[in-house]
Amino acid sequence: MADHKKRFESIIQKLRDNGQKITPQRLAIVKILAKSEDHPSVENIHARIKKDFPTMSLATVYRNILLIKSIGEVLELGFPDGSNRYDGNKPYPHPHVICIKCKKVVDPELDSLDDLKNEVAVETNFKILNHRLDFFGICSNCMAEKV
Amino acid sequence: MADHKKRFESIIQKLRDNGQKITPQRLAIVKILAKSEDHPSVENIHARIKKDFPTMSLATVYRNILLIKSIGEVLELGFPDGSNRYDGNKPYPHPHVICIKCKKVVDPELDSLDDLKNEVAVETNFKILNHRLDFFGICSNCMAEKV
DNA sequence: TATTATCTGCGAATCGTTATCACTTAAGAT
DNA sequence: ATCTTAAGTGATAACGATTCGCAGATAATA
Repeated sequence: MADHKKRFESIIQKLRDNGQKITPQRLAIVKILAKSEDHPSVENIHARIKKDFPTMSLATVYRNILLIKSIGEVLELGFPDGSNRYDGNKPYPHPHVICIKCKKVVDPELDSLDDLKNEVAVETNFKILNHRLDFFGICSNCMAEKV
Repeated sequence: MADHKKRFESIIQKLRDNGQKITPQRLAIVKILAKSEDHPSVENIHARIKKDFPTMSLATVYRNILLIKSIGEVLELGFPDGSNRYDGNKPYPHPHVICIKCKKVVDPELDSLDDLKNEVAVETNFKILNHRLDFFGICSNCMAEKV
């Protein structure tokens, strides 16, 4: 998809505008964030890069994700068990459906979420700034192969 | 509220039925879980009990919450930054509204969530088992006292 | 090419949580 | 009432994901 290339360049440009240096390590990390649809983990990103960049440090991956998060260009899906995943394509809050067996993460289309948000704001008198909605279940693949 | 007493006795009974011993430490922890409306943290529970039970160990609080979680009588609200909170009154999934300033956690009433769940199940072909919905924002109190 | 602020890699530090282990105790049996 | 013993407790060590600190490297600008 050409969208991924645009996304990649858009993130890099934003980093440049912010006065950050564009290092090979940073390029590699942004490339994976922009191009992957599978919500990779830090470990996963590190492993992928290490194949053709053996000196890549895990700390560098963490540092760069922190940076990219701070400019709002990646969405962190933090789970309490530490299995955090990252979405560099849609860095804004959106619902996720997670398979508890194969850990696949899918983005469903849900229109009615905005209504819900307004409903909550009215009822609680909060100024709602952000949200997080996850559904946990079993995907059709894992359902099929139940032994 | 008398509901809290019922809730307390219901949890204790379930523990008895499961063959667990009813220790003073366990009683104290269940009492707080059943009676508090404010979604306390482990540290908070430990601190409250330590006042009149100075030898209470933090490990005991963790162990008991793990146990009570395993019998489905407390809902864990895990946050990736480690600030986990517990709800012993409504141990089933339900939405939360969290103030990012004072960390208050409120339970809103939302009817339309079930529709959303069905919508997702149809669209993604997942068997949905569980969910988590958090809204983050600023409560009316914190809004008022913005300096 | 020189300068310098930023970045990287490595390993140590951190922090919430869990595991270990010797000692205690709740609860059923005698 | 006392005995027995599996389960529970407290103190502390271990753990694992993430962050920090520092010395050396390197992009970016002049």
